Amino acid sequence: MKFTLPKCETCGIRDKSLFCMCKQEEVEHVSQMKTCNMYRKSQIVFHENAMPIGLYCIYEGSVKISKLNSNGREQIMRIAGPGDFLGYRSLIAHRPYTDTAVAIEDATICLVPKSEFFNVMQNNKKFYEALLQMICKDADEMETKLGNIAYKPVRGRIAEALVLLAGKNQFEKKEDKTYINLTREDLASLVGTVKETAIRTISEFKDENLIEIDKRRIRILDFDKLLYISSLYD
Amino acid sequence: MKFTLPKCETCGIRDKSLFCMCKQEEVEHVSQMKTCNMYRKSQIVFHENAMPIGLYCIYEGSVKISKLNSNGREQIMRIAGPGDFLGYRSLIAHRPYTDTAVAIEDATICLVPKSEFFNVMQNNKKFYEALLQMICKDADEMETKLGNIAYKPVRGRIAEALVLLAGKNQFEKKEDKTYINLTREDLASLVGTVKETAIRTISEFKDENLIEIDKRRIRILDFDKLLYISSLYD
DNA sequence: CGCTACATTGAATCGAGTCAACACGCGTGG
DNA sequence: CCACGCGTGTTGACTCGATTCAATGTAGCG
Repeated sequence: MKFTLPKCETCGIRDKSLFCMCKQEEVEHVSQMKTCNMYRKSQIVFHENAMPIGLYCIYEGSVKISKLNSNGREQIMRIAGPGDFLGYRSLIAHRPYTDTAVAIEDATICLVPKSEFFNVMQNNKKFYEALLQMICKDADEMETKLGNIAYKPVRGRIAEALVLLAGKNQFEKKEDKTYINLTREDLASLVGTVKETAIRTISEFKDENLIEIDKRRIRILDFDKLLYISSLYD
Repeated sequence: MKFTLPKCETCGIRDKSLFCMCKQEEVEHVSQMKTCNMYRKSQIVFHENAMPIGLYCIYEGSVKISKLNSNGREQIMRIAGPGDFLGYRSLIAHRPYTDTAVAIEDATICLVPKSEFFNVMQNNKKFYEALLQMICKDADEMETKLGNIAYKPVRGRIAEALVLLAGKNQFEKKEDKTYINLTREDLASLVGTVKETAIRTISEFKDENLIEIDKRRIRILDFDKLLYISSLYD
């Protein structure tokens, strides 16, 4: 696997990440200290119960963060893309990961050593605050998701997931069109249902011309209508 | 409503709250600045979308934190009791509350002004860190709850809720016995189901001698069995 | 005493999960 | 170049847990 090691200084998605709070010299230092890895599709980035050794920052590709329950069922918490941090909560709390992170597309992910991360955190007040805010936002999002899963029927949850996924632009693009590139199984786990039900709902949406499907990948045609379906149960 | 204004210096549940990280002089200052209010059952402490004006800290009684969706359905996020903080995430993020807090028993709740809270936060590193950890823990708990609601059947979710509620000791005690004092409706909202289903499940548990019921209040008889039922689907 | 809020029970209905069969595309190895 | 297998996607039929609707019971309070 040959590729140019991405440098934080010139990283195009840095201003989308928390490191946009950092001064030039900090960024350079982080860049020196960090390592970088490529992950193939379905390769594990980190595993539930493992101790964090640093902060993962996605450069390219997408990752699913999920929990496995004893019935072998997977609950996907979120899909992370370029610029997103992984596992920072566990890192900050000095605790083992509560989730597993797996690449769902080939991905390039940088790893900032724990000590370097804490350095920045201690020395850069703005960064610290932004981090705090991010965690608050995380928790809020999770709360919303919690309310959804409890009361929205599958149709509404899938509509919402599609809108959110398309909005975040986490997947590779093709001729300027955003395609959602998740297996039906992963989409199902993300909204808390099973593959078959997810497939049926997607077929419905296709029949209603809300989405189109190109080689399994989903593209949204009618954003507003999906948003409406999603909000029916808010 | 006459009562002695509780002082932080002598507050019995302070060491259960985050203020246990504070030095004596800090505590005294907070105590001077704070106000205190009594809330009757079903009275609103703060409302979704309102801007936080300070940090609420429960002295006595219990409070439900919930979201209302447009169908009029309520999703209870958590039940808070003595020593618990309310709405700190919104306060920290300088954003409107995302939930509504309502007293479910008569409650005494102190309010630390925003500026004073931020003072402590800025000046006491330990407090800041503990706060960060608390928010991380919150988010983790929410993640767990998310996984649960998606995959555990109602029976398991109710069993779990009962165990957690009893464990937290948030309700008034009676002859040293912990009774859970929630309406069936609230219990239902807490686990994401409807009143009738919650009632049926509770009846089952009663028939199986796992709990007893005294004037609508629930007391756990067989902790382990409930824990087992809850874990069946983890 | 009667009102109101909360609790309970039964019957009907429906959304979603399960099970099973089959289709499709892709890569590997003969 | 084709055959095979494997992972993924699709569809139908059946089942069941949970919600809904409706009726009735019970406790507490003014």
